[in-house]
Order: sequence, then structure tokens, then C-alpha cells
Amino acid sequence: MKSNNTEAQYDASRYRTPDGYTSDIAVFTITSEQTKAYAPPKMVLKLMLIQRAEHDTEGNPNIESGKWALPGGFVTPEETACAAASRELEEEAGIAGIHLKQFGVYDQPGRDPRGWIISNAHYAIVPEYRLSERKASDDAVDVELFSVAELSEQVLAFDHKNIIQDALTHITRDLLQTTVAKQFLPEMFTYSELQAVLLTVTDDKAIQNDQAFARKIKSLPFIEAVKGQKTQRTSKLPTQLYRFIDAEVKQSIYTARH
Amino acid sequence: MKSNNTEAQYDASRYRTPDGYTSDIAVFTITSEQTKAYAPPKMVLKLMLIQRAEHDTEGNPNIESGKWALPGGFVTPEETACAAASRELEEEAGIAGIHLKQFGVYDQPGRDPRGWIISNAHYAIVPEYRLSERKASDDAVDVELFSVAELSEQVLAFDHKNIIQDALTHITRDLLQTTVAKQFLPEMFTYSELQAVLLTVTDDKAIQNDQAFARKIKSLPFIEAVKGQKTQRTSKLPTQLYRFIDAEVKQSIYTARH
DNA sequence: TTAACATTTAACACATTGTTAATTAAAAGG
DNA sequence: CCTTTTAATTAACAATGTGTTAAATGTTAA
Repeated sequence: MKSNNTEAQYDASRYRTPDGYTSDIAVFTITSEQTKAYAPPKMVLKLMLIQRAEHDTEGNPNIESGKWALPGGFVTPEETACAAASRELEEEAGIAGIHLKQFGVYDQPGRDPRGWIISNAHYAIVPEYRLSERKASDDAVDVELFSVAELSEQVLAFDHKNIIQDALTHITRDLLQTTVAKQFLPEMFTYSELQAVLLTVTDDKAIQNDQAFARKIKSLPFIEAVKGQKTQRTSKLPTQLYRFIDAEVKQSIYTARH
Repeated sequence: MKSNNTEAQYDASRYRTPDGYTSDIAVFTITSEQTKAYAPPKMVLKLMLIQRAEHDTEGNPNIESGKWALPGGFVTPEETACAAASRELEEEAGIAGIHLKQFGVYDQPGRDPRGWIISNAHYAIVPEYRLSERKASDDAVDVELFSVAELSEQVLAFDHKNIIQDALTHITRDLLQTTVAKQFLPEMFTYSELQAVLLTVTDDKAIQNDQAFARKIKSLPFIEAVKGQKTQRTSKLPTQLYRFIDAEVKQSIYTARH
């Protein structure tokens, strides 16, 4: 391999090069239903998909048309795939300053009938109210939110079913093992709001248990109670608000309880 | 963006395409020194690097020559980057069947002076004895193992310093939060051998504490004591051997102790 | 005035952890 | 043969965290 490597130094052109480099984005949001006043919300994790048009702008039939797909597009040489994802989110949805994370590369030969196209996949977390803004301004594009249950019934374009499966795995892990839940919540939140976010991706008994979770949140090193700040969003009884603080979160399966 | 997307369907060639797609591999091993007989080993995490040749096989001066770099090479359209990594490890080092994991993509404009080259980075875990086999068979290639401390002093090719930093972050996280430590250990191992592996990447007091760790290993759901199997590798007193078993490892920072 | 209800506080039994100390089994040296 | 050495094992205790059940709180709405 060493000789291959050195030969390649000055003439990459003797190798076949990719036909394209795309950035795809799994846009997650959590819809929150307040079943009644003064009660904690019921939350559902949803993924935004776009429906591929029947024809392109020149009137030719479109590949994988009619199927639902992840938003995305080609990356240019002047940007990273992450920057492209950010740009596309802004161009398409007017959403800027969103939490974006790269989670996988899709380069299986034959994954895209158009050629050798490498997809760099990201997930984005968008609070619900940012999406509603968007829908109001641009309802021409076929955009829809799908819950995890609804996703499994859909026919999806290219290998997007795989990509979405991986996105779900990653956001689940990150929600439970990092403080990224912050991105779904307002600056200050109650214990039951955080709990509702976590329960969209886990059925962990220790998180379902209200008393235990309300007691636990007080001792987490990366969350603090905001003194004097209460709300009645989730209960008639004024309820303590919390916020995330910067603190390193280490964790090992060898020291945790099982 | 939607229009860009649909226009691109049938003619990717109107966009500039990448000049190359490479697969780089951070090959980790743990060297184990037995300071004396009947004592637990001292382990050090090391990374294998190759030194870039002064000239290529045609006698032309080589780009980034003399610098240490991650092994890797160009991906072909018939394979995934992960398969390419596997192939390159086998071609270069005769190492097959190794644990490989993709951890990042490097596509910063200008990262490679040869053009728009996207690197897909993986880490590999190779038990020490597999590397010694290799060195004996092919000592012509400039290959060396660097500890984490030694790495920071080295001048590295391209953006490999960044890539290595990320590789270290990922392998540290994976060693503590998944059962990948298995890949560094023999089928059966003592508590102190597992402990030594973990201590190459953490200074967690709970893992440093011998008594506590020896007690804890017995209750981990993904490790079992092998009945009747003992060794004197690490102590005069015949010592219990353990092995990993398949078991799901879930974990949340919201339920763990802090 | 009363019922309803999410939250908060309290209390207890139980499990896990940090810590210290004692015990065990084999090797090595005199 | 006896003694020392050492990693592993076992034991024991206090401190801390968890699961569970129960009661108290503060507000709304009937």
C-alpha cells in the first residue's frame, strides 16, 4: 500500500474520483401537546422529511420522485459538509444557528443510481416553534413531520431508511449521554419537561419515576435550580425551574449502576 | 434549495466534484509491560504512524515528506471507505479481521494541497502481538508506535494532528462507554488486566481503586466470571478469569451517580 | 367550600460505594 | 524449612443513593 500511496501523491487524477459529495440532514423536533392546562406536556420526537417532486424545474421526471427523503444537497469545494448542511437549512427553512452534528457517511457502492455519490449525514435539533415559523412562510414545499412509528411505514428515497435509523440511534444516545436535551428545551425548564424530552427516546424506569426523577435532578452536576424562578406551565403549584450549566459529563459503564 | 436539489438529479457533472476520497486509519494498540513476575501489567495506549517517504516510487520528491502520518489511501468506487481501510490494513500490515470504526470526516477546504480530497477517518484496535508479527515481516517501512505524550511533540502531515485528536476522544469514550475494551484483551482476563486497559484512558478514582473495581466487576451485567478458570499471570495467588458476554449496555447521565 | 392534581417533602428499607483491615495462596530467598 | 513478600480475596462499617409509599402544599375550578 505504501507504493500506491506515494504514487498517488502527485496525480490523483489517475484514479477515478467521486461524482458528487452531498450533505444530508435529519431534522429532529419534539412536538409538545398540552393535554390540559396546568399539566406536564406529552412530547413526541419527530423527523422532518421532504417529498421529492414529480418533475424537476425543467419538467423532466425526477429520480425517486414522490418518495419522502431527507433534505440535503451537494457540497461545494469551498465549504465543509457541515457548513453545507447549515446553509441548506437556512436556504430552505430560514433556520439558522441550530445545533448540528455529523453522525455518519454513506458510501455503499450503488446507493445512488446517479453515480458514485458520497453522503455525509448530520442531524439537526430544531425547537418546535422554529418549524412553525417556517411552515407559515413556505407552505409550497411538501414538508411533513413523522413520528418514529410513522417512519417505519414510509417508503423512502435512496438509502435514507438506513440513514434515518442511524440518526435515531445517535440522537437517542446523545440525548441520554450528553446534555444535548438542552437544545429541545427553553432556557429554563421544569423537571417534568426535561423528563418528557427524555421519555421520547427511552423507557428507563428510573426516568419514568416522577418522585425519583424530581429528586435526582437536584443533584445532577450539570443542572442547577434557578433560585426564585418558578412557573405554572406544568402545574397549578408554582414549580421550580432548572437550567443546564457547563460541566464536564464523564461516564463509564464500569462505574455506573446496572 | 429544493430547486438546486431537483436540478442536480440528472446532471451531477455540472457541479465540481471531489478530486479524491481517502480512508485514513488510526491504528491503536496497547503495549503491556510486565514490570516483574506475578504482578499486574502496566499498559500504555499507543498509535501506529508511518513516516512519509522522501521520494515516491518514480524518484520525485514527495509531498509532506519526512512527516509522520496516519496510514491510509484512496477509496475506489467499488468499496466503502471502511472496506478500503480494512483492505489497506491487510495489504500494508497483513492484519485482517480487526475491529474498525468510522469516527469522522475531514473536508475542510485546503486541508490537502493536492486538491479537494475528502478523508474518512477510522480507528482500528490491534492487539499488541499482531503488530509484532507485522514488524518482523516488513521492517523496511518506517513505522513507529507513539504514546499520547509523544504524539503532541510530533510534526504531522496534513491535518492529521486534528484527526488524531478526534481519534483519541472517540476511543476514550468508546472504551469507557462500550465494551470495546474487549478488543485489547485476551478472551479471558483478570480484573487487573481490564483495569489496566481502562486506566490508559482515564484517571477515574473509582477505576483506580483496586478493591472497589475487583468487587464491581462481579456485578457488571456484560461480564461474567468463568467458573474454575484461574491464572497466575498477575499474581502468585491464582486469580479469577472473566470474559465479556453479549448484553445490551444502556446508560444515561440522568440516572448515573456523579 | 371542596375536589382535583402536579409538585414537593418526608420517611424507611435496601443496595451500592469508599475505606480500612484481615486473610489467602503461592513464590522467592535465606 | 521458615519467613517475607505480594496480588487477590473477603469482611465489615459508615456514608450515600434509590425505590417506594405516604403525606403536605398551593393553586385552580366547580
